[in-house]
Formats: sequence, C-alpha cells, structure tokens
Amino acid sequence: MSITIKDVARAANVSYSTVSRALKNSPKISAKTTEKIRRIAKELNYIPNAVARELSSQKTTTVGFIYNIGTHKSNLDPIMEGIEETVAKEGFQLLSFNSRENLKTEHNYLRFLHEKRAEGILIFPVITEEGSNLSYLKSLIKGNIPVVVIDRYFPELDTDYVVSDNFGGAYEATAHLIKLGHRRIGYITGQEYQTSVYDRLEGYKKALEDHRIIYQKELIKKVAPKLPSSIEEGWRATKDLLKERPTAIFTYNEIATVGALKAIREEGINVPEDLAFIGFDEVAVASHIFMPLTVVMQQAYKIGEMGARMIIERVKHLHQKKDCLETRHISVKTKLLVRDSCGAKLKGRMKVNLEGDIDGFNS
Amino acid sequence: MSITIKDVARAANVSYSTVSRALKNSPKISAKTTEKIRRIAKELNYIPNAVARELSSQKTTTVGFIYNIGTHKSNLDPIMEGIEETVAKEGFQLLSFNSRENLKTEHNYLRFLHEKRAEGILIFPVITEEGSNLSYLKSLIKGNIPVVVIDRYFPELDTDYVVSDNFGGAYEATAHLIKLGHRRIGYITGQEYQTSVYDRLEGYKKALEDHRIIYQKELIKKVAPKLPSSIEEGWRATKDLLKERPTAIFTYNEIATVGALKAIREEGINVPEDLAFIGFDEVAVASHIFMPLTVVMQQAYKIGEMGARMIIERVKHLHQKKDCLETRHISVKTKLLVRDSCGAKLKGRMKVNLEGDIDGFNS
DNA sequence: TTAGTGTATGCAAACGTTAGCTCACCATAA
DNA sequence: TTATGGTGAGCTAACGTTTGCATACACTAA
Repeated sequence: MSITIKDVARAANVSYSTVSRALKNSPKISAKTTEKIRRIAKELNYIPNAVARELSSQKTTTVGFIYNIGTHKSNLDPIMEGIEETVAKEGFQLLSFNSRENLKTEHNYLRFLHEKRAEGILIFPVITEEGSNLSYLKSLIKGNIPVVVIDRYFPELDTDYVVSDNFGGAYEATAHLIKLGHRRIGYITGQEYQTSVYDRLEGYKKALEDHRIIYQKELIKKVAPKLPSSIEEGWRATKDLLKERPTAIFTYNEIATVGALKAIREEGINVPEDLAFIGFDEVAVASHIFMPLTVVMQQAYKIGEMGARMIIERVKHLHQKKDCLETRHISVKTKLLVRDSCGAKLKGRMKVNLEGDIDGFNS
Repeated sequence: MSITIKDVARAANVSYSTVSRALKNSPKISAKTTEKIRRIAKELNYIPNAVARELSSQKTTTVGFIYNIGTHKSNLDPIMEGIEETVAKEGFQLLSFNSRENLKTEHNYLRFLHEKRAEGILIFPVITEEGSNLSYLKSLIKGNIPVVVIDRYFPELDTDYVVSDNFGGAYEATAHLIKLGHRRIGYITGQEYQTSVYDRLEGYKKALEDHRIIYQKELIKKVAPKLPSSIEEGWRATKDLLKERPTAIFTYNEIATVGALKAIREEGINVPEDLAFIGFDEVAVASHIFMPLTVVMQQAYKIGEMGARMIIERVKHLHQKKDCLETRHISVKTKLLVRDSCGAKLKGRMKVNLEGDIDGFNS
C-alpha cells in the first residue's frame, strides 16, 4: 500500500527501529543519522501509520467529545474552540461527534470511541424524559476511561463536570430587573429535567425571595420541548405571559428569546420603555437588527477549556498510575451584559413610572 | 488492559479466530457456537479493539471531513447531517474537524487524517488570499486517497466537487426583482477569490444583461473579509449602497444580510414598500423578528448527502481495484423562497410606482 | 593488555485483530 | 468399503509500529 517505516529503513540503510527512533527525535540516535533519516523519510513522502503506532504503543492520546445540538446553539462553537485548543496544546487529539439530542446516536458514538480506545471522554450529554446514557458512562468509568460532563450534569453520577453558574446568572439578571424597579417579572422557562433549566429557574425564584417579592406562578410560562426548533413555543409562551402584564421579561435561552421578541414586536410593545427584556445567552442577530439586548453571557470558551483540562489531567494521571483524583465540579461564572433592552440606561426616566407601580402593588 | 478476543476465546473454550468470526456473524461458524460466543462476549463486556482491527484488516472504513466555519454558518449543520447520515448508512465512519478558516489548522487535520489512514476526504476548503492546501490535496489524490470538495471548488484541481448552483440562485433572485419591476438593484458582494462569491456575482450580472439592464458599478458594494464577523462590513456597505437610491437590495450571504437589515432599519426604510430585499441564505432569527425574508435557499442537506455518496463511491471503487472513475461536478439547485421582503405579495400596489421608474430610466 | 563505560544501533517480541490455509469429522454416494 | 464433499473449527502469519534488551564499537582508566 503506502510507504512504511521499513521502506525508509531500507533506503537509509539502517534498521527500522532506528528510523522509528530518529523520527521521534530520540537522543539515542546520533544527530547525523537522525538528520539523514528525516531527509530520506521526507523524500519518500513517508506518512507514519497512526493505527500501528497506537496498537503498538498501547496509547492513542485521543479524547472524544460528544456534543449535542438540538436546543442550544451559539455557545457550542466557542466551547469547541476552547476544547480543541486546549487538547491540542496538551498534545492530544480530539474526535468530536454531534449526537443531535438523540440517545441512540449518542450511544453509538460512545461505543465508537470506546472501540477506538479513546483515553477519555468529554460529553455534553443527551438528557430527555426518556432517559440518558448514564449507565454507559458508568461502565466507561469503571473501565478506567475518565468522563467529564460539560454544560449539564447528572446529579446521580459522581464525576467531574463543568457548567455555567446558571443559578447565579439567572439570579443576577432577575436582581438587576428588581433593582430597576420591576416587580412583575415574567420568566420563560423550559423542561426542568435539564439541570441548567432547573438551576436558572431556581436562581430567578431566589432573587425574588431575597428581595421579598412573592413568586407568582402565572408569571412563569414554560415552552414545550418541540424539535427541531421551539421558537413558536417561545412565541406562544410570551403571548400568554403578556396577558399577565409583566413589566419585564426574562427568557431562559436563545430560542425562547427569539420567540419572545417576535411576540413582543407583534404586540407593538416598546422595549425597554413599556417592557424591560433580558435573555439568557446572546442572540447576535437580534442584538443587531432588533436592539442591543441585555443578556446573561456564558463564558463558553472557558467552559470548553476547563473541561478539556480536566479530562486530560485525568488521562495523564492514569498514565502515571497514581492514586485516584478527587471529583471536581466547576461552575463558571456568567456575566450580565447590560445593554439597551433592560432599560437600565433609561433608568432616570423610568423610575417614576415603575415606582408608581411598586407603590400600587406593594405598599 | 481491557478484555481481548483471547479472553473471550478462553472463556468460550474455542480458538480466538472462531471468536473473531462469530462476532462478525461469519457463516463458517455454527449458529450454536456463534450464539454461545456472543453471550460470553457480552457477559465479559468485551469491546473490540478498532485499532487492531484496522491494522490487521488494512482498512479503516473511515472518511474524514474538514469543514470551515468562519464566514458561513447556518448551512453547515444540515450539510454535516447529510454527510453523517449517508456515511453511516454506507457503513463508514466519519471524523470531522473544523479548520476555522485557518490554513495551518486545515493542514494539520489533513495530515492527521492521512496518518489515521482515512480512506477518503471530504473538504470544505480554506481558500484565502494567501492560498490554500491545494498541493496537499493533490498529494493525497496521488496517494490514492480520494478527495471530494464541498461548497467551493478549485478551478485548477480536477477532482469531484459538489456545490450549490450559486450562479443560478443569484440569477433567479435578481430576475425575480427585475420581474417585480426593479431596475436599480443593489448587490452586496464579498471577496471574489471565493468561487461561490464570484459565481453569485456573475449570476446577478447575467440576469441584468438578459433583461437589458445596464450593469452599474456603483450598485455593487463589497464587504471586506474581516473576521470573526463582518456584520459591520455588511452594514457599512449597505449604508454606502443606500446613497445610490436602489429600489431593491440583494445580499450575497447571511452575514451581509444581517448587516444590511441593520442599516435599513437604522435609516427607517420600509421593506418592502420602499425597498425590496432578497438575501442569499435564510437567516431564521431575522425572518422571525424582522420580517419573513425572501431568500435563496440552498439544499444544504442534499449537498452533504451527495458529497458523502461521491466519496464513498470512490472509496468502494478503489477497494474493488476497478479502473478509474470519471471526475464529477455536481451543482445542486437552489430554491427561491418568496416571502414578504421582496414585495412580490404587494406587487399590485407597487407596480405603478416602479413602472414609472422604469419609464424614466429606460425608454 | 584488560576491564569498564558509554554511545549508537540492531534484534525481536509484543500490541489485538483478520483471514488464508489446513484439518478433523461426519454424511452421502458409488 | 472407499472416495467425495461439505461443514465447523483451529493454526498461524500477517498488519506497521514501539520498545526492552542485546550487541558492537570506540574510548578511557587501571
């Protein structure tokens, strides 16, 4: 087939173990020989066979990443970038696959990576009402293949994970609206079996509680998990919500944000004068053509970077056969990006109106 | 390390070649033995070692896909889906990597796939002013690794490719605007060393020519290739263009569309009453919160599907050592999706006004 | 001279499969 | 009975590397 190390050895008139060593710059081989071998290898256009290398050396320096596009979108790319760059920096290789929010597909990729002898697995897992591949993950871990969960987590699984501080992000956004004087803050949420969705809702509730605002069920509207896109759901939920006359709306993700903005625009409501708006996650297109949105930003690159670091640390640890590492749970802070849609920049003007509202409702 | 075929053989009290055959359902092994071996393999939780399998069998059934996010976005996902599903259907495995519009990164991934002995490569290539990895692609082909280029092509390289009918799509959109009565049709374009960009511009020009409209240079504005996003560029180009008083604008891609809509909105221009708008590629968020856009849709899934089919056909052909296949160039038709922004639905109302224009300019 | 010590290289056994070949066994037909 | 053929299973040589160990050689020191 193609040129092997033996062909190079023959051409250089050395044994093939010498070629192998020269090509990886072993100090055992003299500079002269090394240089000659490298030159000949290049002349022959020798491409090492990674398959043979992996089999022989019993290591693949490969980590797998299974992600999941379905609900969530724009964050993924910087997460991947963070992972790719970190993994490369550590001299590892990354194999990534999109499970498309499908349990069976995810299972197939896990199996694939297992057969390929990936040394560690990063996963942004599928978690649906029907379940998850938790048991497969457990079997990987039992078989000494470390797993780091990204962006979601399994409360039942004692493994490393890195997520955004969803609770804190939602808390901060809600508190921000409260500080601007809002008391009737609507929240568009999703399916609570997703840990991130659950945690955001809790953050919202806690912010209300800490500011002595009574949580009102009718100000929470839930979107159904309709795939591929539930923009229509976000739109419907917002239409419903608007009947409750909130003075502010907070949406739990990008899709909901788009649906909400559509509804708001249809109703002819002015943002932020008549309604303050904050979304979880930036929607760049909307910020450009609708108005600069106040959003909770996730540090997606950092999430990827931390996840990659964790998995590689574990893999290296395993190579050295040291004692087991502690499990680590990392929560990456979010940032509230205050722009136009929340009305903070109009605060002076709005205060009166809102405080009037407050008096009417609260005192 | 982990459980091997020999462990299974021992447990089943057969030779390990028998295990190997039983596990791939060879007809040489009796049903009873096969069943027993499968049961034992499952009990031991045996996971075949793909690395060893590939080395021994001298085939990887793997194809690589190197894509490229940088300019272009929403199309990629359906392209990947088309590739993934087709590749899986054919019993192959897909390894995909994002070159991020970076020549060096692309080169690294090409090398990686080469070392991993991928049997074929699909590539949505980086082509910049500084060049491309054309020579690497050539060396792959010379080494009997087929290459199929996706979404772009190299005029200098005689290889399979599959692209959208960019010329036709731009032609159809332009002709549509002309049929609606427009004569001053502005066009936002990009860097012409991209074949798709060049072809779209040519489609626009040809439509004008065929309808006897004189091509006016000042109605073409070009965005600079500023990364990561050139929304600002699209915005600036559109601002410039609007000074020329076009009655319609056509944008060459998503990013330009967003920039254009931002500019249009800022200027307080009503679409479609005062300005008809068509974009190349759908921008879902804009269609929801701005207005349903008339767009040239690419059949992205199909592009992926065709590309995957072509590469796998070549790989299989090579397995059978038949004579060489002809190179094939596939151009996948686009579809003009007529919605609100082009004004077709208002045609009755606009006709008079526009035809007045036409008389003024043309007769 | 001889032993000792590096240094540079070669030898050969792994790594976990696949697959071509051989072989044992049994049933059938002559 | 013997030849014939088919079936089911085992033996073993690959596949292209890596790597521990052996070895050859040239020094230096005793």
